[in-house]
Amino acid sequence: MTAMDEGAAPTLHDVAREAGVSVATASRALNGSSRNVRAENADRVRAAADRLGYEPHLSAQAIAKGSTRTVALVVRDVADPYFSSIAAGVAQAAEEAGLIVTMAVAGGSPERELAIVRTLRGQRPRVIIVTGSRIDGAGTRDALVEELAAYRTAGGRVVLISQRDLPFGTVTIDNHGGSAALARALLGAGYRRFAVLHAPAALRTSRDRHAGFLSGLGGAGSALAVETGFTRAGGYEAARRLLERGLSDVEAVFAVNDVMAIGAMTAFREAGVLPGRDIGVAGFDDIASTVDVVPALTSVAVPLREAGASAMRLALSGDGDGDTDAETRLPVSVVLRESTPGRR
Amino acid sequence: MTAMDEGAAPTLHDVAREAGVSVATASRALNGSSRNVRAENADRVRAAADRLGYEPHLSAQAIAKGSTRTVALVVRDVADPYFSSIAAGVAQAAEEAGLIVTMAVAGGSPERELAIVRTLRGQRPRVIIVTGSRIDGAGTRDALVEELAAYRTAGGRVVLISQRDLPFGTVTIDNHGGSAALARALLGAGYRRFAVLHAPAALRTSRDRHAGFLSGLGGAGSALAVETGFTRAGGYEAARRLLERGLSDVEAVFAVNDVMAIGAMTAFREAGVLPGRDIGVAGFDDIASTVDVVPALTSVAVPLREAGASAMRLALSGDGDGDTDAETRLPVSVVLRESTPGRR
DNA sequence: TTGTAGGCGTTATCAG
DNA sequence: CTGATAACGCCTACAA
Repeated sequence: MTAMDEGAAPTLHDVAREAGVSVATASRALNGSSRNVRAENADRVRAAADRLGYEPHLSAQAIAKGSTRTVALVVRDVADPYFSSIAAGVAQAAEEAGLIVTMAVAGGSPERELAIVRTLRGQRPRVIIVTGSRIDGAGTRDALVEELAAYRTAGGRVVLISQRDLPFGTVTIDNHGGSAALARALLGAGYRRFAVLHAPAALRTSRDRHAGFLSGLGGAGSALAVETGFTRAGGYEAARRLLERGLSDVEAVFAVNDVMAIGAMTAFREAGVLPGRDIGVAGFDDIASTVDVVPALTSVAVPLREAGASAMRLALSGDGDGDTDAETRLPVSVVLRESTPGRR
Repeated sequence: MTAMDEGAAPTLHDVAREAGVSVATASRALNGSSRNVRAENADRVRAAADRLGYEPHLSAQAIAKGSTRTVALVVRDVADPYFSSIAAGVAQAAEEAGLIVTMAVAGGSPERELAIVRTLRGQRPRVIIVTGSRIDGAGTRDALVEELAAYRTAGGRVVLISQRDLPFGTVTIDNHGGSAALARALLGAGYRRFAVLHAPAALRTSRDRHAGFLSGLGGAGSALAVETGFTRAGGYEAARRLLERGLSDVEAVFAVNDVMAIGAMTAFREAGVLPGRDIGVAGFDDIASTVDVVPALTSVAVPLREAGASAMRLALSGDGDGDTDAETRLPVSVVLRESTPGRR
């Protein structure tokens, strides 16, 4: 009758006793630099551990070693393909580095995001990755920076994914440049009069993409701005408003992200306005469904998975003082598809 | 010059010293049953904690209290909308219960899944939720059961999401019934000759859905089986094979999940075979994109988010001995859309 | 109400 | 190579 039957997980003590060695030896045999323990004893210990179904208590290890093997990830919404792709990249890179990822969902509220980062600090993760656009004007910015800075001076690594506006390592997506390139490509395809479906300007990502598009247009085209939510529902709703208003003066719609664009396409279609034929539609992010939607959606490709992996790399590559505010810029590229066949 | 500047996170000792009280008092003021500490001291401590940017070391707490506030989630692929929806549900429910969720990606390999569960045990989470279909014939089944059982006797809670074939609490999806209902609905719409795009039979979910569909058909229809992968790429590829073979004798295609169905639709469309008009297409899961794809995809709705939330509820509702092999059955419902307009 | 001391499961140091 | 033993950061009787 071992300790297991008592309803408690077996500890290193149990294993040591079972193997007839000291805890120290057991510890060394299972985790420590395995070379310094007699082969026979090592086998004994491993066998005992096996028999008991022993798994080292990670929290205990963390506290003894003074460090964890955890990376904390903060996303706005896991169900959104944008974030889940990034999460997949983080998970894979973490796995390769032998790290465990803990995930928290902020749900678009800066306050919750702040609270999350705060409690995350309690985990003493090696790395904290925060993905999702900063929101201007939220009173939480300074508090967030402070929290993250404290974490970093305590030896943690911080990496942000989106745009570079906090003094930490960042994986940036060229929102401005990508949108500008898209605008030029659409001009090249013959479009001149646009509507831009964007989220409130406080959302940096939306603002940058919007601004980039306008700058890409230069003086060569016009752009009607329609503000809405940063989600599929937002895109749908904005398109409906556009329809009510009348589309006579718009040839193409640029939604600042793909899910919005896809929502808009559905709204247009329902109203009998065929995307691609009656109106051009373009998005941003190049999520997987762009090619399964009809017509296939023109977009700006962002290597989302890679963004997650890059963030991990950036975090792990620090030179030790945790003060690397390095930046990894992700390449973006315009992908023209049937949703913007070009005019004439 | 406090300890923070040394590059280490402040500890309760630091806070206590700063506040001029003992660690015990500081502990009580910050975490313990706050009532038994003089208000003035409590304020002092909180102020000190604040000043120092103190966050309790969760690992230390875990080891001292003998339990964590963590729930571990195992998924096959976060980027897959099926899993990310479930993950979103889990995250939300966990958040409401004040729990932290750690996520591991198994990538469809039973070996990796087993390894993950093993190391997850080391975290001593309160709950382990494993989602994703069981794979028959993998030699890992017994080992997985053993691992999970050991975890449970040590006080952990186990919940599976998918089908009930391991002796643990389970949130089940009525794959068989849902597919049968779908088959009947399609028969009702006038379809008789089907092709079923399914994954290898070792994958329980696929097999159940396939079998359910056949049973729903009864003798009233025929079904050509096409085996492929359980992913969008699999659906695409299977559809291409179907096209090469000739579609003259199939009126509708049932893919055992939506991403496969969507891949198939794209393949058909590329070949000039219009889904909905030239061939019916149906899927299973009712992921978000079913309504954004053209034609909208007929599917079997599964409350995915709810599945995640239910799993948390089931885990937390145990009566204490962790031996509740309860089952929560999720309702499924057929949703007919334009991809199966009906014949004639 | 407060402080002292012991313990949680591991690792690391330091003698044997 | 091995075994005591002291940390690690926190909680919690127990005593004051």
